[in-house]
Amino acid sequence: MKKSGVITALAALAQETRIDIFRLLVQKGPAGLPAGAIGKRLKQPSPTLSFHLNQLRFAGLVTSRRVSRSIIYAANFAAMNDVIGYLTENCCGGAVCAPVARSRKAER
Amino acid sequence: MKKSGVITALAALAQETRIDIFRLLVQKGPAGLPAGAIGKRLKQPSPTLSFHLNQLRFAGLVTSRRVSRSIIYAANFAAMNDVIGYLTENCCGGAVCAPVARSRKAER
DNA sequence: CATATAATTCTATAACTATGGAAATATAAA
DNA sequence: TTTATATTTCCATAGTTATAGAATTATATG
Repeated sequence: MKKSGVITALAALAQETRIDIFRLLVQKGPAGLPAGAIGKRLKQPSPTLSFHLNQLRFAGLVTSRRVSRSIIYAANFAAMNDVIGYLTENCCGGAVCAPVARSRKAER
Repeated sequence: MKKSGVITALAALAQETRIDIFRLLVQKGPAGLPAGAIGKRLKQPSPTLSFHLNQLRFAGLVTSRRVSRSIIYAANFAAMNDVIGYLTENCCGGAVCAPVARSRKAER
């Protein structure tokens, strides 16, 4: 994965509403969720939501497909994996983020 | 690690000059590099560099210590590890970014 | 075709981020 | 204590991002 793509993906995730959207879609798996359901769940007005979904899509982190009147968004797991792979290889000393040992567990 | 801290770290890395600074510091390891050397290497005027170093420090991704007239910056590997841990746990289906299998290798 | 629903695009505005020159601060050495 | 070096802070400006109402587009149904 190219550096510019990683930067775009990090920028997409570096925003409260968007990381919430992405985590929700990760939970939902490949089935995804229609835009309206996402907005309802995260209490966002439709133009705001549409803006954020576009950012995520532009970054390649989500896919979208129309099903009747709804547009279903789903997380692109492969893209996220690439981002994590890049960070691990380039922004850490390798697989375990050398030279410091594996740290405490993730909180909420 | 809390979500807000992850967002701050992602925002810090989602910028060309800053990801370059961070990668350089990762290469240098715990010994780090003085601000001036970073600026020379990345061809950035000192106020611009100082601004970016501050962002990285605020995000907890780098540490700084004065040594004589220089200020030495170093990557905080533990912090980066936490960020990667959060992304793996919350923005992927788990350790291998389920439900899609491990993908192609990282490019440059 | 009229109407309802789902989502987007348009647009204005507010807020935030990046850039870099000039000035200030900290430390060291002559 | 004057001068040089390393870095930061101050400030103005330009550029980018987020928000949400109003209008528009796409699809389905009576």
